[in-house]
Amino acid sequence: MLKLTKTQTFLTANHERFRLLPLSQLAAIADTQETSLKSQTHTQKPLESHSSLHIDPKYFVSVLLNCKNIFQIKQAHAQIVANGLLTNLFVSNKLLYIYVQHKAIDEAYAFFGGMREKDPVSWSVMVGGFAKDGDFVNCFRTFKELTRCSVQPDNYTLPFVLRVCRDRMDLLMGSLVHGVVLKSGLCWDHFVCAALVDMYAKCRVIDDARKLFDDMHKKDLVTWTVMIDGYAECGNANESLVLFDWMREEGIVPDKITMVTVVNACSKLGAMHKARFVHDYICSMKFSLNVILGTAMIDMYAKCGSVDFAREIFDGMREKNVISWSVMIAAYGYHGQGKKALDLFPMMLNCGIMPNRITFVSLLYACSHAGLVDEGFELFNIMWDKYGVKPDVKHCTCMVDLLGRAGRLDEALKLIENMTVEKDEGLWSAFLAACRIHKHVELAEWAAKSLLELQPQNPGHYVLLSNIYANAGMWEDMAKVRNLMTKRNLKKIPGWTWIEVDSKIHQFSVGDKSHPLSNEIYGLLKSLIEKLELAGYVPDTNFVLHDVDEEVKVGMLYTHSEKLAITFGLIATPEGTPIRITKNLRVCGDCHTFIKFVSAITKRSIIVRDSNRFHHFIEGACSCGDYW
DNA sequence: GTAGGGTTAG
Repeated sequence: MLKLTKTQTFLTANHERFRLLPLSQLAAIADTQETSLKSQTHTQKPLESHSSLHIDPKYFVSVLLNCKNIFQIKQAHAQIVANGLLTNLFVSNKLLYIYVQHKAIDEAYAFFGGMREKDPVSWSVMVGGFAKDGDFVNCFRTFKELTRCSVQPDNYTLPFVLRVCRDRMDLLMGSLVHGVVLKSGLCWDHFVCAALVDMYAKCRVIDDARKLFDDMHKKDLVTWTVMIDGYAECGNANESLVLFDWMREEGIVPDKITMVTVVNACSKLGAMHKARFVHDYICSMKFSLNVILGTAMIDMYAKCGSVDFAREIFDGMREKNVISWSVMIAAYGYHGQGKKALDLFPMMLNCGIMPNRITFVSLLYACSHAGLVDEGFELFNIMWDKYGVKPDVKHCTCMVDLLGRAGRLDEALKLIENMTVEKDEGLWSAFLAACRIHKHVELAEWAAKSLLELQPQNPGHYVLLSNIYANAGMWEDMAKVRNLMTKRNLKKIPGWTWIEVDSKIHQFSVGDKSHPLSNEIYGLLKSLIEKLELAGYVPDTNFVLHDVDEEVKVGMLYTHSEKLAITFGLIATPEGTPIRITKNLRVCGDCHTFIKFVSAITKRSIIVRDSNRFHHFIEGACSCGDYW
């Protein structure tokens, strides 16, 4: 609270001494347009005398709204005190809000603490201030204090608190706040409801989010948007697009933000027809491409398999920032076009854009997938000295991957041993994958041990280690790993593959017979495999990890989801067009070999996307190399 | 005094 002293200075709540400026000067600083009130200050006696002159509170509010920095806010604050307007809740709430808007949270909190009277607005401005500042501790504390003071949380306060729960993925706290929402009777408020849906969706409790969403009588655009985004985040991008269609059928017109989430869903799905449709829709709605929507679209086309379309969008963007450049670099990277990724780097610097840590991850990743060892090393060596980006565990992972793929396991090992940053599961996985490629069982065991310590519940790690033992013919060790998995009640994550034909997504899992064309698919697959075997394809049963007989195993191997999807692609898509499939997990070695043979025999080019990397198969060769 | 959006790493 400000206090007037004899020397006409003010002691602020933060114990700073602040000299009072004449009100006329304050008006000039704040550049207020409220001239009627400004003229009042000129015509009347100077206000420095702090007479009991009546000033309209609206005048101070307009001054506050025009403040451009903390200095001006404090001047206005001092004048408010001097003119005895602190008791006016409208004025003091506005002052609090202006402090928060200028991110002066400490000043805001100090002022808030001194407020003699607080109404729900004061509380929500403060709670919102902490929420926007990312200060969850004070946000929750203030919220608790509010409930203790018997103040009813309102439709402003609750979304702020829910936002913090969402950002922290704090489902427990989110559920507690949901309880408060139910008590408050605000569960049908748009803002509260959208925040609840968003919180549950981002906490990955998508069914609860959907239930709330379905129960809403009238859903506004924001609620549709958070639900669409929620599905994409939870790995069900198909449902995002279903919702988008439904939303438009309901007559809701999307805006740019909604389109960003829809574009994002297309990226996750890797569905080119959908991508084209969404792009056409964006054009038809005459949405100009801002940097966020443009960047999302680069990513969408790249992840739908067309790095060239991505580049077209990129080239057409008027404004590009470091994210746009990084996305384009990453796109070339996972399409195996390392040189093009590297070419973008000097262009980016020429445009005055400074690279960040993700730019370097993308560059190093591009190097490792194109075998550009020297170029990768050079970037890794200069990133800190020249660009001030300190190599972290992700950059080291790229380097381990780069060296590992190139067969330089000893150097990768040295890098791991000399690392000062904490090692994570990604790093060990990269090293383990390299050990598998180069059949180094001993080092693989060492990496796997660290990996299993870090993530004992991830079945993927057990599968990888088991495959390494299998490849080395170490059946007893393989059995041990499999037993360990059983003991720990871990099951292999189900793999599924999807293919888009005529704007429809067809999804397959191993041995899947649910597709209407199942008979045709299995018939063609059988004859295809016979042909492939004549051409030299030998199924590798090491890639099936099931406790079943060898014969059954071969059967399962023949019906891998990738094989079913590709066979369906051969039936359902015209000759001469590429077959694009997407898999949720990595394509296993056996399928990789299978696809090579299919592309050789059928002369169809096949583009496979798995975990965001692309394998382009043309006439029996894979552009991303034979190992992955 | 309120809500929703873009990148990377096996």
